[in-house]
Amino acid sequence: MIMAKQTVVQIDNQATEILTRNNLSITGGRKRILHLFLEQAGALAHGDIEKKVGEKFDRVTIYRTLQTFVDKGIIHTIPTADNSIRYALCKDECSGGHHHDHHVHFVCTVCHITYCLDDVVTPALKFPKGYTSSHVEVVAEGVCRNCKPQH
Amino acid sequence: MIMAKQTVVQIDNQATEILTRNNLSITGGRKRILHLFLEQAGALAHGDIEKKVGEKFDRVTIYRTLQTFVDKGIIHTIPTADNSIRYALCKDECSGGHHHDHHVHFVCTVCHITYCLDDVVTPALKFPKGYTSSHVEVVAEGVCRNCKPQH
DNA sequence: CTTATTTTGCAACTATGTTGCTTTTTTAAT
DNA sequence: ATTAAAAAAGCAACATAGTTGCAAAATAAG
Repeated sequence: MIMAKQTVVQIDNQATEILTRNNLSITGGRKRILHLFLEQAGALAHGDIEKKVGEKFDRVTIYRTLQTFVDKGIIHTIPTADNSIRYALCKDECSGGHHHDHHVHFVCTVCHITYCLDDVVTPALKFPKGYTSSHVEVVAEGVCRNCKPQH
Repeated sequence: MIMAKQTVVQIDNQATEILTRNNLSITGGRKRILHLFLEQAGALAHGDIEKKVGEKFDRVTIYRTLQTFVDKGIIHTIPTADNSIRYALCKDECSGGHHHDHHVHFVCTVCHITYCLDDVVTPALKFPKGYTSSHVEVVAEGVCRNCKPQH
């Protein structure tokens, strides 16, 4: 899927639009953090965000902003086995207010970027008698498109 | 699967056997922690273990013991979205030295116990062009057998 | 039983996450 | 545009989680 890189203005408009649509005040911090998610494909951990925004914002503000975004369904969390919650933007289908994110997540072992594979749907599973599942998370580990050895 | 509850002695023998098989010194701490895993079905987070063993062992010892067990393939980690690494015993098939754990994990939203569903195999997935996956983790959320509303 | 090796405990430290309260910014109404 | 009410950000203090180096204790091997 090749698409023209968005201009800063476009990203900014998109950030504002997301905040407006979710009845959130438009603030520098929220726009800054949304920019980070809009500018790149991967998921971000709290620590990544803290590093990227530099000293500009208080740690507490970042925590609260991420929590707000999760509550509003703007971003979703991705389970990891390394004790760092990762967050990724919900795609348009999700952002109505409630989450869907029935897609698979992919962690590249080379570049350590976490991708949302929106086209890979989590498969249906048959559970043992007595277990009722309401939600299934799938995290795949491997080598991503960009880190694939060239031939 | 109904099986007779193991006696304390049996569990203790089993713990010793696991340590011996993995060339680990037999110490009180390691046996104590192995007991916790052998005595019950669910996965344990570091915090759970710290609470259960009481003041008997240093926090650092617990961290190091868990790390040792993971390295030896005695236990494996389970990804979560709530920033707490959970550990579960590897079943016999896994414990040779390298991990398999191709099974699904199940987190009960009522009792918050994490189960290894050893009989539910992680399904094969078709990834987008360029992505090569080496390992897939599946975590299901729902209501477990014990918490299921009775009829 | 003694020695070499491994493990544990301790102390100090870093990182991560939370809460209450004050100040600042944003919004919305004049 | 000004201003009052509401929301967000910053600050400080705290709580929890995880790491590292080193000394003391326990274990394994001879």
